[in-house]
Amino acid sequence: MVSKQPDPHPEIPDEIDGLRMTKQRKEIYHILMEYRDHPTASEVYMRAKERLPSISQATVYNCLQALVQHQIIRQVNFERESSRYCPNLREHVHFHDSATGAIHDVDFKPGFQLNELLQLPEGVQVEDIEITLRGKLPQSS
Amino acid sequence: MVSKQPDPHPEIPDEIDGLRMTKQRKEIYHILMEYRDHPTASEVYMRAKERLPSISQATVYNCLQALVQHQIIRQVNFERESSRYCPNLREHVHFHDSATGAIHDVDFKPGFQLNELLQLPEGVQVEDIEITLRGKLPQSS
DNA sequence: GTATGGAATTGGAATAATTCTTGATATCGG
DNA sequence: CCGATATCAAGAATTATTCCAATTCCATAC
Ligand SMILES: [Mn+2]
Ligand SMILES: [Mn+2]
Ligand SMILES: [Zn+2]
Ligand SMILES: [Zn+2]
Repeated sequence: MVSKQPDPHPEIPDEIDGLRMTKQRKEIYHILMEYRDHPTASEVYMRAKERLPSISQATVYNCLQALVQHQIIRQVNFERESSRYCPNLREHVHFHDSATGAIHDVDFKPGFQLNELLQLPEGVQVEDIEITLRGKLPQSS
Repeated sequence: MVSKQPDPHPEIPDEIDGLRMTKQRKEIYHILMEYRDHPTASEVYMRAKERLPSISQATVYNCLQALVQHQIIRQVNFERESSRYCPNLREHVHFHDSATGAIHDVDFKPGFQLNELLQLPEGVQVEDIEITLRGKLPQSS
């Protein structure tokens, strides 16, 4: 007779946007929210194993994909590297610090318009924008 | 006693930016310049085999990489798809037509400034920008 | 023209991220 | 509790790309 363990992440609802938030999905979502450092799937896997030692890589990929498809997190790609995952749902840009490898979120200024920047042909419907920057931060950021 | 074949691509110099332009590199560069449709490595391979039947996939990858490293062409990545290759060296943006899958180059407006658009911290040095759009063109483009 | 050393090419094996398959578990509604 | 359905786990499979070793090419020197 084993009593049910308390939910380790009570702040995460049991369902988001129609997606049942299982123990594994909650843990993975929590991991992304904790540091927001854009980890790869295998970094998520290593962190998840600490609380859920029996979790598998396949489950990490499954969960990340489910969260992405339900627009609870975003998948971020840079060049040909492993995908990274980001829980920031605001429209934003990714800045890769070429010195440290860290990835930082950068917001748009309010009221930005893409056609102020680009010579877009008349009538195009832009459904998605992805902007990535690479560069250096001023020292000791 | 075989007389040397005429160069099929005399418009391409025998050396660009310190890179010796071999038969294979010329052919691949020519393929990219011909339609500028951002082919993948295996699309380039299929086209290259018509003129150079003995070329290998490894050579196509080698040549593309050499051309990219010498900044003669650019490598373009979209999500997790195969890399595509682009001979347009102007600073530009890639628009993916979600109806046809075609990729179009879009130029910046003259005098654009990224910090008019983004809340970048003071003193960052942006070394590289990559912008990808996905959307629909007005019908019959 | 021929020799030679380095660069380039080739074909196949290796790699690595991700996806697929299949069977076991867990959860939900009744 | 029972059956239906969703999820998870483990390992195999896939696919784009890179690596490796052997051959071929080519520019220059003789
Ligand atoms: Mn928590
Ligand atoms: Mn030509
Ligand atoms: Zn982000
Ligand atoms: Zn382009």
